[in-house]
Amino acid sequence: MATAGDLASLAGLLADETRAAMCLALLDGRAWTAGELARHAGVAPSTATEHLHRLVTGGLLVERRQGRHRYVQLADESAAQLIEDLAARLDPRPAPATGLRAATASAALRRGRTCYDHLAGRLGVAVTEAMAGAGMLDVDGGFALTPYGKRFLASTTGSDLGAGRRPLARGCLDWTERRQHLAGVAGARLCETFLARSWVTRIGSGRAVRLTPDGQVALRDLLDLDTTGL
Amino acid sequence: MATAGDLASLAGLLADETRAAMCLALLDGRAWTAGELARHAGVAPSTATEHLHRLVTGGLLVERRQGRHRYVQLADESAAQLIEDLAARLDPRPAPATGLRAATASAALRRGRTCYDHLAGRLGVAVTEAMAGAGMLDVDGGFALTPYGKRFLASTTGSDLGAGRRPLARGCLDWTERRQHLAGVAGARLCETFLARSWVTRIGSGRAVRLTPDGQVALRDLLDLDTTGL
DNA sequence: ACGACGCTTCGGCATGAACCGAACCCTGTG
DNA sequence: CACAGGGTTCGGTTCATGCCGAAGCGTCGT
Repeated sequence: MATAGDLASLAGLLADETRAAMCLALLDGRAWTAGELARHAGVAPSTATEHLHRLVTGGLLVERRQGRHRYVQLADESAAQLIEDLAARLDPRPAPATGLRAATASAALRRGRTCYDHLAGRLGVAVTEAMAGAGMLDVDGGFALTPYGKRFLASTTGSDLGAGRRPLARGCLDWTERRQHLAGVAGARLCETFLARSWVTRIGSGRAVRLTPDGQVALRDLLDLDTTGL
Repeated sequence: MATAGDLASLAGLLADETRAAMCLALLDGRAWTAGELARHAGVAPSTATEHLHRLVTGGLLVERRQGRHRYVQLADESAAQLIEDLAARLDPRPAPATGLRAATASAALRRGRTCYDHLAGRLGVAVTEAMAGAGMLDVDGGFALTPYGKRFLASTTGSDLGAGRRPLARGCLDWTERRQHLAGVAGARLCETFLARSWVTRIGSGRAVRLTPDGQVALRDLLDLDTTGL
């Protein structure tokens, strides 16, 4: 059967530890070079090339050659969502975190990070719940932006959320908090705005983010959200 | 990294054509015997045993021994959702359907079927869109049941939709229609009710369903939905 | 009690895939 | 113009896994 074969080859893209590690790294939504991914996954550059070739031809990644570098990135949000969905099904393992350096890094990740193109971690969950509490999100009956929520986002991000193929709002279950946070177009725009206004900044080169003092004030003003305990 | 390995082994469960075919067959939400699955996938019984063992220990399937039969079933809704999500990413292939018998079977499947535990196909999409049109579902801002929708479902199914871990309503994109239809607790209860009241009946032993005359009347009364063109 | 049947276990075979090192190509730099 | 450095190609090795058939173990029907 053709369909079963297609499904198998799609799943096969993620069915290797090295490729899985690469995809998890790419979940930060940014472009990595082939060499960075090779070092991250702990394999030789030649091996990384083969894996990236498979992932690109499989449609999960897109590449952009620039000078002598080859940048790869997740192809679209649905690719990111696929990986998130799979990861969400894994055991809620309590973060091994051996050593102080790893422990502080993982604590920063739990506090706040980007998940493809939206906010996740405790920060993402807190923002989502504040929006739900304010009547901007309906999380009881599913996961949808209310009319009030749409107006709020339009005025906060300064742009209208067009109706495209990508869902306006969806819940994304992240694996550290086991709670849903806002994803979809709304989540992406919100994250974009937070970064543009320096309400959050990236920590180093990873996917962890930190809330700035400006951001604390903004969240208090906009959503009546107290972020001191975060 | 441990997490990458876990992700890889989870994906590895579906990264084989035979196991993929089995899982796709199990998407009808019912229990199949090991032999049925072996014949369906075209492999020897001994081979099927190995695959089922992997799928069960991997947590994707649950088994129930009964006499000399071994029944297997998808473990829970999230397992079904995972497979649906993967399948939804595949190319929208225009149904090969060689031969008359296969053609009528696939036409019946497109018309109406169960997708794990809720209604899909044109029937599922039509019901979902009728509910959205009647203000029971918010599909613009995401996918959520409105208060009116909750009342409607409670009175139609005759039972309250308790708040559990499983989402009340979510959109499920099926691969024949490329449109969302109602899944989650609400979708399951609705499908259950439709079957119990004989508004739909299963065709043969597959996952295809047919709308009965009673069902046509009921859908017209409840949702003002005209199903003659289905 | 016997045979039929469904499933499982156990070799054994064959294919595929993951990996590396070495050689090579191309781009940017001193 | 040479050289360094990122990325790719290629050959070769090793290991995993998908498959079957034969034999064995239950359960069910006669």
